[in-house]
Amino acid sequence: MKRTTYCGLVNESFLGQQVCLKGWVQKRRDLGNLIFIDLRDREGIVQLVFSQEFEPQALKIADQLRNEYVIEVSGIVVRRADEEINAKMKTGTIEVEAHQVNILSKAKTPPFYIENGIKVADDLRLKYRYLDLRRPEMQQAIILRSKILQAVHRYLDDQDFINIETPYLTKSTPEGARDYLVPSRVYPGHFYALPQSPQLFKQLLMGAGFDRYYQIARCFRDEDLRGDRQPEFTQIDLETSFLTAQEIQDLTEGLLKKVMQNVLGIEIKLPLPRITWDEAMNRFGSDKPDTRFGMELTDMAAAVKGVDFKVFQNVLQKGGQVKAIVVPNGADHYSRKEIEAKQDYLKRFGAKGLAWLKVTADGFSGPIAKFFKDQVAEIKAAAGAKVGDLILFVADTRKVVADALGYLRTNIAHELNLIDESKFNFLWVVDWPLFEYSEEFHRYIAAHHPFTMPNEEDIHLLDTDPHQAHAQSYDIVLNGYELGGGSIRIHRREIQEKMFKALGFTKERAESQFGFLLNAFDYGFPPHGGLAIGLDRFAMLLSGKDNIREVIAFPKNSKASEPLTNAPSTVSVKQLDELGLEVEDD
RNA sequence: GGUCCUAUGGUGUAGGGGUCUAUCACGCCUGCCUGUCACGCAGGAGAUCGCCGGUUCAAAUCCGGCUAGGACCGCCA
Repeated sequence: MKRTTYCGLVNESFLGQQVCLKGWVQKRRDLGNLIFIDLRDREGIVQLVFSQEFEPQALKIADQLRNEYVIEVSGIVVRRADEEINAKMKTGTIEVEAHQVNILSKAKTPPFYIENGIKVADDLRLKYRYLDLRRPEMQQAIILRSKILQAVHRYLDDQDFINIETPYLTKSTPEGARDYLVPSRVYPGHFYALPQSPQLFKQLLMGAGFDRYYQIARCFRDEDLRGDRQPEFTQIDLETSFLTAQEIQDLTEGLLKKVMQNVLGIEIKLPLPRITWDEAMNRFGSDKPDTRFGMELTDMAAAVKGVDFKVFQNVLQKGGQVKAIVVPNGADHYSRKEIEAKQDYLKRFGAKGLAWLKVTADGFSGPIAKFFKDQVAEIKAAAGAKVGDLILFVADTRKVVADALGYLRTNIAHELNLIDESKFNFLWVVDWPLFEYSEEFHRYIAAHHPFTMPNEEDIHLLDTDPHQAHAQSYDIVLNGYELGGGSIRIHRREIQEKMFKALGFTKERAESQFGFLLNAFDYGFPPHGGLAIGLDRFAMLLSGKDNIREVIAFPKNSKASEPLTNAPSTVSVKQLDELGLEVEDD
């Protein structure tokens, strides 16, 4: 029997026709000499009817069917009587009178029900991922991801980008994340590294004259996992020659617009909003602000100047900041105990305390309200607070204030449901610092990566005040997630060498690690730049999920293992021998 | 590397020293049922309470360790 159509696509245009369907038994409702089967495939569910009246033989087989059996069935599409219509089903006005049915595959009872919204431990879902992926919401998420890719391929092809693959077995580089290493059999003791990104290759492709490159590239980083981080993930990676940062951003906006149109049918307004990194940190306490709600950070230094509250005064004297966020109508939502719990949480960002005031009709309430009696109007005005609001203050260094209040801002917005989930707020964050200080290494490290071009007017700072320099880099942010980022790259040897020097590389080390890039710069290298978008995060956000596992067919669990195949696993001594490796016992 | 949380039939859970011979729902099995779609009705099976040790007359319950998982900090150019 050849399949006529998908279950979910049977509609009134098939009325009276014979169809052949193949799929999985979603549900059997056995009424004796009348049996209903919901049959499921990737497009949806349709109801089959088996009856003594029209085919006793088929009814007998239907009696044996159980959930998740794979069957093929042929029958006639008929309209349901009015009172039998199921308005909840896409195919609810019709059903298929089954005349012939074959069991293609029997099934054990699955460990969880194949339906949306199941409440099951993630590990069990991953162990039986092939069952989990049968669930309609998973199918939709994976299909949505595919649609994004389709739109990306079409758009970039239209824009004359060339799709080029770069190696997965490549060279370990010192900066950045921990590498996944692959031992070489041919050169014992030598290792390939899986790419953290195709960065250097795509730059070399610009040197090769391809002008516009893109790739759907798998990237590997051996760091701990988070809801939005997997050890292997996919980037929509692109690079162009001769374009300005603005032009690259324009191209990217066109790409995002196309994806939003094709995948969700949503029109986004271009150009996208754009703020500097400084502004993002000052207003939102984050380099990837969620702009779907307010509660911005306000500087309270001036307003609390005369307040006899030592904590604030000490911080201000030391050159620190006193900033606040206002929780609208927050006074009733948070008890003293709850606020103190948040204060405890903030310790992990280095915050020593969380000062708070509830705005009442006659001033402030709360344990420190007494210090602020004389500045009620001033503080209310500065914070933009009204009666019933809760004002939360953090006084500390700039970084601690931003981290702590930035966290509180999003945490509270989620708790109080202040976020319009239907919004897709794209935002460029531009003009990043070129370097950030690493406590671990006691030196400056690249904020983006070591190949990022400084602002022209900051190039001289590389020799004198590197931490003052800003970069020609840009991140695209969506709803508080770093969706992607890119930069104009360095394409001249002397600037790249200055950069390596500022990063604390010796000339020899720069030469041995990145000599091939520096050499390439000597042979006529075009100015270039590009960007990479995290496909997994993009798909996660467009499908309304809160973990990228939900849009990856076979992800790792939060301990970086994969319960389905049990990777990683030990290997035989023979395999290790061939690689010249030995595993130490603990 | 660190902090916190969780572990009870197939699944999700209740139970926080004796009443547990372990609750409920879904699922599963058998029978009945011709208009169900959360089908219904009647009956049934299914759990060494994650593992090891300790406290106690007595441990699913308290304590310690381990294992597995989850969230977060660090880490993620």
